[in-house]
Amino acid sequence: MDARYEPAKFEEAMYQLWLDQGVGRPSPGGSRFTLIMPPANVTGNLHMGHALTYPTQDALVRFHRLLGEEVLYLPGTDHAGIATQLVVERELKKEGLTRTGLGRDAFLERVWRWREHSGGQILGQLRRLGVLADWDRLAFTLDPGPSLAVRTFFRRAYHKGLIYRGAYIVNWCPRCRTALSDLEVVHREDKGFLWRIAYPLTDGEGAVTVATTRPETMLGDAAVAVHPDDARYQALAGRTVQLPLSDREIPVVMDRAVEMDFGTGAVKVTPAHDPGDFEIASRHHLTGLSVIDEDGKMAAVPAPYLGLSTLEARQVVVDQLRQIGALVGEEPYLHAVGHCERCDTVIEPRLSLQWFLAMKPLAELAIRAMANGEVTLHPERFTKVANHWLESIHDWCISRQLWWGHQIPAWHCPSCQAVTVPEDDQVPERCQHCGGGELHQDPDVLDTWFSSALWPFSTLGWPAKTADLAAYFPGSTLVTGSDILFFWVIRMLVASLELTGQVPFRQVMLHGLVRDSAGRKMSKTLGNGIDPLLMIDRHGADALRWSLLTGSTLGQDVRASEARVIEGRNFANKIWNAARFLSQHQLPLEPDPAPARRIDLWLEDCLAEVAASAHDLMMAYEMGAAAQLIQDLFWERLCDVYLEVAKARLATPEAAPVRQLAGEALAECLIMLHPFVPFVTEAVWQALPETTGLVASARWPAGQERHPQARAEMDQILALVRAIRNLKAEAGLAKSKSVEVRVHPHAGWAGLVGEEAGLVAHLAGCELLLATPGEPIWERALSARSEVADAYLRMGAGADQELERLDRDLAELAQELARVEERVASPAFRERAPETVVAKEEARLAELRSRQQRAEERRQLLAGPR
RNA sequence: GGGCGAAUAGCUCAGCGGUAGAGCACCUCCCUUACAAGGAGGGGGUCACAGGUUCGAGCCCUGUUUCGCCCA
Repeated sequence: MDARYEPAKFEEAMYQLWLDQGVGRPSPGGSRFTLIMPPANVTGNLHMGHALTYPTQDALVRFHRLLGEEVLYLPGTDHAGIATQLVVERELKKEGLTRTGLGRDAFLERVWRWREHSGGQILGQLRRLGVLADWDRLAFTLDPGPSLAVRTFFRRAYHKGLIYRGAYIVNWCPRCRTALSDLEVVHREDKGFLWRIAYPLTDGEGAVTVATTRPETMLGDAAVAVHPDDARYQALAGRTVQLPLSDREIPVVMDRAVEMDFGTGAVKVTPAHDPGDFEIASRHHLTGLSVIDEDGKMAAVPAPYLGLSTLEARQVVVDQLRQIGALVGEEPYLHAVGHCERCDTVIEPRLSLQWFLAMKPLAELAIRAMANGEVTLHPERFTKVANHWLESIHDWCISRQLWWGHQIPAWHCPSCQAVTVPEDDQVPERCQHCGGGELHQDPDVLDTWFSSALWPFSTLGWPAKTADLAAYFPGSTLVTGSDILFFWVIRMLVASLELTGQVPFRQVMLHGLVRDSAGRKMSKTLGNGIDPLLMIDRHGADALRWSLLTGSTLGQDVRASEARVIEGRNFANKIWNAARFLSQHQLPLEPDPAPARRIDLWLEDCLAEVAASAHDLMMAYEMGAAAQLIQDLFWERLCDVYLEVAKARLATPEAAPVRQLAGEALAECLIMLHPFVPFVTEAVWQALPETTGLVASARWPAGQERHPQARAEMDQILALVRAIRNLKAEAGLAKSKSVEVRVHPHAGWAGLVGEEAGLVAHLAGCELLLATPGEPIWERALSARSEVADAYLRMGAGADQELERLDRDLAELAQELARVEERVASPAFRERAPETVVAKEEARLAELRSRQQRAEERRQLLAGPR
């Protein structure tokens, strides 16, 4: 083995080894564990978010493989409607072509060709992260199976009345030229103005002043609305106003949706361009004019405004209002403006004909499933977030004015205008309503998330009753970021409950976001992103994985930095070198080597304890805590204690059993670390002579060999070692310099200290002199105490250093004693605290007192009475 | 306007009723035959603030402040 850990030398080979051995495929065994991979966007490129979510899944999956379960980790990609269409349109533009110029079929052919060549490169990048899924089952949202599932869902929901088509206000992105769902709109506070405009009453008696942030839409006004309880406007009931800049006369309506304390308490009502106004207008049977087209330009308006953008029109309208004296106020105003999640264009609420999925009845299914515990979220607090959203849910606009995606399986009849949605998966020949034969399929496609919602079962063959579906559905756990709880998790939940009657998975593990070292969201514009592939090149995939998987607790955001990745690399290097040490001390294996020294039992106990605790933490999705336990076991106890001691023992007749236990302990650590750092653990496993097969297909340690007494005694001995090392450091002696240290065991501990004297001497780097009972202590010496013994180191000159040390010790003791004495003396404490706690405090008090007494005696010996 | 999260060592984060923890950074010492990407030792915290519950409170309750997110 090389002296240095160089991941680039073995990562690819290790991954190939797993593929060759079929580790990623489910191998029939005990219970089943199914995890469906969130489909990766085919246009995507690996970013730190991926580097958190996929390795988190992979670690969980690897852990379950180590438990001997039949694990299915099913990978996939999604077609990412808008994103992919934009990418290909951009390519076409370079060639001077346009989507509409090409026509739908030729365009789609281009997109498929693009996908074959450049799409899905993210899958190769996931492999570099060590993500090991069942690649033979790789699914794509536009594959025949998932596509049939989408059409089936659409048809069933349509015929059940859950899917309907209608003209409603939707979020329209003028740049993407499509409708979006509420979730795809991000609201941001933008600087604007609040304008006050006088609308004169038609009967000539004054005017109503309305407040608005969007004066340009007044060209489409249908009414002015005030709150029915607003004392200021009681006289307006039933009257009409003259719409400025227009010859139209519009009514004043009373509606409870109006906020009395917004602006003047009177608002203009523009039903075609504001969702709230749309509601008001429909309650009062008013129809509005649509004045903004699909490009976000003014349309169906008089000449001065026609064709202007909304912003340009706003300026013109305000200027004209000012000229005619209708503008009575203008003040800066902060208001929430919707932006397209994908391209950041300002969203135009627009009345248009779209398809919707009724969510209320579906939401109830999800609420019930969570209440019943059929599905649980981790951390649990997200249940509240999910419920809150489900309780105030709106219908989902599922149609998109795109070509790339699942075209809606509905056909329009030009003769009777009716819609035909066949019951089966056939292209209808005749209109179901008038029998007309000239049908046109709806040109729109479905929201990409509509197909993602079916992913847990469409990938397994649903609606067909396949063997996979029977075996692997419902899934075990879903792992994803908390940011797509609404987008995806809940939608899968409702779709699954509606279509299969079952939850899609039992548990959901939600992690946070990856942020930069200053806690900011990583973004291209800020330029604060870290390229995960660069981190892998520099420090290895394991280092990156370790830094993200152990960086925080579940559900909290993770701050990423190269420094953290380097910590991971250092850890991987430590693993590498521990293995290198053992590989340099190869010994023939013996049939029954069991070494039985205290330190051997101690190590076995540590291993057993950590195997059990880390297992439980992993099951509770506390990966960071599990990793920390295992790291501490490996580094602090196996490397810094056991292997250090082994260096001496390997030169004795004990060598064989010591070497064997060290090897077993390292192997167990490798297994437990494997989910986090799969590459280095596998490479090391392959390099060690005693391990066979793959660590990826090994079994989690059983953890049954507990030795509580040896464990406790050894921990006491190690405390003594630390005391002596501290003594040497204070005396300014290098760790490597061997000096005489005399140890006086405390009552009852002489046997233990005597037995472990050699070990203490080796670990502490000293020549250990064991004092006999009653033997006087060295006067001119530095002292250190531990539970089992006091240790003394001869001083060159003066007792000052030791006195200083004793005084410091005594001051601390006095403080501590005061606290404990007060507590133990308190009747309330004795009465109310549990007996065990009282006993513990009393024992502590006794110990502190004896320590104090010894220190005082020692002080007097050195300095005479105070 | 509602809701959620965070506030603990210089930094990043654990801990969530019974003696304040880790990693990094810092200081001292050591190139000891696996590892200087290492080893040994050390300093450093009125656990945001104010009340309350409790024998006992980073931990539970109630407010307040600051930051971040979600929904409307």
